[in-house]
Amino acid sequence: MRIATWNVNSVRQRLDHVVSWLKATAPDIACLQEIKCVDDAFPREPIEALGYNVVTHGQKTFNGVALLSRHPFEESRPMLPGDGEDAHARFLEGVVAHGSGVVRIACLYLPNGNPVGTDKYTYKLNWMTRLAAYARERLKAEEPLVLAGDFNVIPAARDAADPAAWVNDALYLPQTRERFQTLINLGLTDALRAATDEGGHYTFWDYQGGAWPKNKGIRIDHLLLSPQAADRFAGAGIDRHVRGWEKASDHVPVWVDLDFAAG
DNA sequence: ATGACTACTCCCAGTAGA
Repeated sequence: MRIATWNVNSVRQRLDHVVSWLKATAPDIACLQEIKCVDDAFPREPIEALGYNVVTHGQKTFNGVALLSRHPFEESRPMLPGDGEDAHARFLEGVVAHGSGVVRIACLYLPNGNPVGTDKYTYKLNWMTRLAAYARERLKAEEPLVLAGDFNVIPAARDAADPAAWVNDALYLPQTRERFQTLINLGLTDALRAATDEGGHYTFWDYQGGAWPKNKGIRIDHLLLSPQAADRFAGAGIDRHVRGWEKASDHVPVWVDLDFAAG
């Protein structure tokens, strides 16, 4: 079973790319972020026509997340618990059956947090604390769980082409990385890091300053696996070439393969 | 000389992203 995540930076602007990518890579489950539209405006039909079930949690103009699955959703629920005042559409979880059980997927769009020193950074840190509480609770079920999305976190220096450029940025400050490490310490596995220890694997290249042709990228899109998902790990990768498509998103898809038939 | 950003919105200059 392939599970993928992709910040599409407007699903309506990127629909052709989404359809091409789904046809080419055929993920079983895809998590989309920054759909930038309300639920009624999501282009469901062309995606359903490829055999996907679709659930969305959108909002006007900004944010918005969606889950696509070849298998029906047994359940789905929007909103990260822990703050009734948080109106941003940044979280959507779904449960999907596979051959021998279920897998729970949380599609998330973690706040950027810039500029540092404003309430935006406080919101990011609080959101990460809430995410850890959510994960801690879900891990008690001892089931396959995948937290997938745009975390807006550069986990380590090897995850940036120019780490010095990010030292004062909300994506890389020590407090940000510490909270990401808290998730790992709960027992979650960074799927890309289960595949390779190398640096130079990026998922985002800014539109500005020729970041893509210069390969000045960062790795900020992640899939975190519970132990029961990590036990089924069969590979992970980044669909890097998608960044070179005309009018591309600034992010590219990241995926993990889980073999639920093994063992 | 410089690899000059993109998408959204009460439609267009301001905001957000990272």
